[in-house]
Amino acid sequence: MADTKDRILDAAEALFADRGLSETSMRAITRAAAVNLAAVNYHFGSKDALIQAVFARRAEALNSRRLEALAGSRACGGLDLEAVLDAYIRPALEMARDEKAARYIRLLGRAYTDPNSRAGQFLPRQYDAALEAFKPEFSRQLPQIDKTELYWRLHFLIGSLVYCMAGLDMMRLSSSCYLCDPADTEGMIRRLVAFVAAGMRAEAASAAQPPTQPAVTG
Amino acid sequence: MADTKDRILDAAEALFADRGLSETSMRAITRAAAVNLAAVNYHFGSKDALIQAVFARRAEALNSRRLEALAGSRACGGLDLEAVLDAYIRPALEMARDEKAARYIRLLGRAYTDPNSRAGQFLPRQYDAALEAFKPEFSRQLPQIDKTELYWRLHFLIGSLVYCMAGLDMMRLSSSCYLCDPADTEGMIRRLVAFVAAGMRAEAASAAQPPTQPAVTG
DNA sequence: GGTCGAATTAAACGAACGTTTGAATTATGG
DNA sequence: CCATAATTCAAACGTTCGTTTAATTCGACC
Repeated sequence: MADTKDRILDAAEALFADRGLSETSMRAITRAAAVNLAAVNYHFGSKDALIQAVFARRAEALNSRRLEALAGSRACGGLDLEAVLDAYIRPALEMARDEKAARYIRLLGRAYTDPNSRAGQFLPRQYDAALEAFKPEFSRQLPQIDKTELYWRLHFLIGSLVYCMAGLDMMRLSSSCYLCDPADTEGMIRRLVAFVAAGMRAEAASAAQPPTQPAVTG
Repeated sequence: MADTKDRILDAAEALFADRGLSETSMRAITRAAAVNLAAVNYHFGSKDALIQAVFARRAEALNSRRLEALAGSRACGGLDLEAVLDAYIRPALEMARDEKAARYIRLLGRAYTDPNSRAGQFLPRQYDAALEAFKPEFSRQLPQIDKTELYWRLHFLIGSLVYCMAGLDMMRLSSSCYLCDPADTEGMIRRLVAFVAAGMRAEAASAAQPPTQPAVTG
């Protein structure tokens, strides 16, 4: 059946996001998908190929939505920095509203800092594609920022976004943030956009040493 | 010998950072440390206990430096937002200058988004301790920001910082950021502080929907 | 309705894993 | 110098891993 592949992909996606790639066994996946153990190797070839298939399945969707959002905003009138950021950030965090896609977003967020990623070239490719498409627009919105500075700031943006995608684990574990509701997607998007917009508009800091740097002993 | 434990910790730290926790076997660790396979279980009890020991070894150092830096800046004169951020950010990123400690920083950055962390309570505890210590200072520097908003922004800060700690993997993989030099620690710190400072000072965004939100089809 | 390829199944494969064992070796203290 | 503890060692333990095999069942088409 065709839905065997999908059931495997769904189960794998969920387990990968919950436990990690290496910590999830073929047996756990096939058990969750209610298919035979050999089905993964039959339909995908190997565990690594399955991992790549899990990423490949949704690789296009996210960036397509971003580009559509950017084009849509451009068409609807003046494009400001907040709109560009929203087009980049919103699709990623809104996908997390759908229970299934949420697993993928979490998985993707974690994959960004995974060593020896078994996800294949989908991640770097998607990363490059999205960033390259948005770069000219960011440059246009921030003409006063030089390119090196801008690129650094794009990475800081990605860091914050990826952390939100990964599920804000530490925030959930921490008792210290009872006021924040990680399930409030709209609030998270709005706040992240405002935060990053201000960061990207910042005056470039001078190269001077920070005002105080006490000698650290020990 | 006492240095058997240290050799194991060093080897484990390096391999964990390079390959991941689950992807690193006891045999690989003991081979790299040039000790017997049974040494880990003898000295630490189990692989999980070793993982916790790797984190525990440096758990105190980072936060101590942060608190010293904060106290130092406070003593040296007026404390502004940039100084507080610098006290929080600099110790983490400067540790990466030392080749050995750099491995730990990378490992720590990745552990922040690891599901089912095998690192024990060191991470949440360190996370809480550092944040709780800095929160009052942030509140003082940003009296106009309400607490919910402030806490969210602290998480965005942590997202960016953690991404830098983890080694900016995607940036290295991406061809698109040839202008950024991830080895330029001082530049990274300066830029991150400036970026986050501006983000934290931002006017709180209204709860209104963003200006344009085209219907996404497909 | 019988044929052939696709899909599923139960069972087993060798390899690698974390851990344990008991003997050999090294360090320590009276 | 010897007794005693701490450490190292080679070898093996049982388990789980990803993968493969060969037989069986299913579905489509002439």
